[in-house]
Amino acid sequence: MSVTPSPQQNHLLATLPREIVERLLPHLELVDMPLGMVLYESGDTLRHVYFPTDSIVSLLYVMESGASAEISVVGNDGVIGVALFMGGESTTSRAIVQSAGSAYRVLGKRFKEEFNRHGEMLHLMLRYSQALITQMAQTAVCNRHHSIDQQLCRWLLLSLDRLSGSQLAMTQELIANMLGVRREGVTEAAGKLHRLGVIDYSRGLITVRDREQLESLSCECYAVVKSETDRLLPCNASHLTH
Amino acid sequence: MSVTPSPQQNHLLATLPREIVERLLPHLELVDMPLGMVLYESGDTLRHVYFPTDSIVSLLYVMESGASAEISVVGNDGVIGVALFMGGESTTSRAIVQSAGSAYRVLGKRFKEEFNRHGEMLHLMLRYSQALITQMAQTAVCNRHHSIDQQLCRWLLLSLDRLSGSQLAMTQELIANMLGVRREGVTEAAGKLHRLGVIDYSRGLITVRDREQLESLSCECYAVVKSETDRLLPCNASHLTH
DNA sequence: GTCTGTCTGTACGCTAGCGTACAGATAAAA
DNA sequence: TTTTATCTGTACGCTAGCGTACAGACAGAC
Repeated sequence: MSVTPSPQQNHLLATLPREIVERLLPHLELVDMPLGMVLYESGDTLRHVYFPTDSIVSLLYVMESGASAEISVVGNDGVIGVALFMGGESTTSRAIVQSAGSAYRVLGKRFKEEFNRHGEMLHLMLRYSQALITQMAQTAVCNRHHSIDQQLCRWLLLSLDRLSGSQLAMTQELIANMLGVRREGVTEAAGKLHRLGVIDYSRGLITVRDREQLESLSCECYAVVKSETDRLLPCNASHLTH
Repeated sequence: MSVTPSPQQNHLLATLPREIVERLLPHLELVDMPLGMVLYESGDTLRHVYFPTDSIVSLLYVMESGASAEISVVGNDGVIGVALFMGGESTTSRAIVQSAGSAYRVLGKRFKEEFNRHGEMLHLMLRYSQALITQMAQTAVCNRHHSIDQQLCRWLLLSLDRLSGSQLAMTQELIANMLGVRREGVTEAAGKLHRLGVIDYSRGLITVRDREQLESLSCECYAVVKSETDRLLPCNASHLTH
């Protein structure tokens, strides 16, 4: 619990050439990421780029009505703040901590210097961005065509891949916000998974008992995102699959 | 009809500094883009980057079941093939011509040389990519929360912005494929718009009569994408709004 | 003109998911 | 221990959109 996370726990940082990491290191600031923390709000100018070590962050769009929908998930496989190096400096979505933990952050300005200076840095970040794009695209598809049951499976798997162990500390209410569905819908779907022996849960703690079955119950979307991410960022593959 | 389109009709090409365009020019190849033409299939290694002048291309995900969903739309405001400079070389989606016309294309290899050599090129392409990301994100949101009626409005507006005039040559069947809904659903939604005097249509030709009302009937998604695109690529704004 | 294929309109039962309402269960606070 | 707040379960009517089926309308080919 009190062990200081290493920057290397983040797969992108772990992949960067030693030279770049070493110059970045003194500027990396370890930050605590409590559940619900908002890294940036829609329209905010981004100040930092975040590299989660053991936390998960959701990119969430919040509608005028207050309803929400998750656009994508970022954990130790990626970085929050691509808008900084993409040049937009802000996004239309909110970044909110979905699973507590830690992250390292760097001032955007500092980061962009490295980004512009080093081809390797640039290419790694761009490939990650493409993985992110794939995830967004698949979210759109999934929202259109798949049942809540399937989407829940996909979502659990995506979250699981970004944590160690097989436990998720999440209320059904929170999951519902992410999926953009009713809380009751999640209760029902989770109930089914429970009856099938796939998961256990109690008051905000979900334990995956049968990951294999979870994958088979999920729609193709999870596999698509997973295999494309592995292709684009092979450094992640080994960590994620076990 | 027989007037050769100019590369400058594409807003990205028009925005690039003279120096870069001039070096690119001899490698730009004008290609005809008939309706339904597939620029690349899911998983294909991209060979070219396409700059539409007066055509529209959809990025479409096709599911195992054969059902489909549009991820985003690209017209003279953008470029098809961001995966090339993002480094992935392929995508999980298909690029298909949704409205016939022309485009200029460049060999990916050639394009990447410019991309890597010139900061301005790089930054413009990255900002465009962010605009594309915004569109994808909003597609996900829209798919989750909005009615077919609203989505049709959004879709018509997005297409309209990428063409001159107020006519779209599209069958309801095609639109249904893009939105990922039944053809009958589109018929019904289009019927409502017709009764309201917003559009006319007959056998694959849609004429927008009251764009203002169309905007007011659309969900917020259109406005979000539009304003974010204008912010990221101000060069487009004047052309689109006029 | 006739034929044929494509496009559009309509109808009808079905289901997933919504909105709403409320009740039981569990953990934390008092 | 009791209270309180938070989570989870269940129920019920409602609607949007689906799957399916078929009929009319129009355009181009012959």
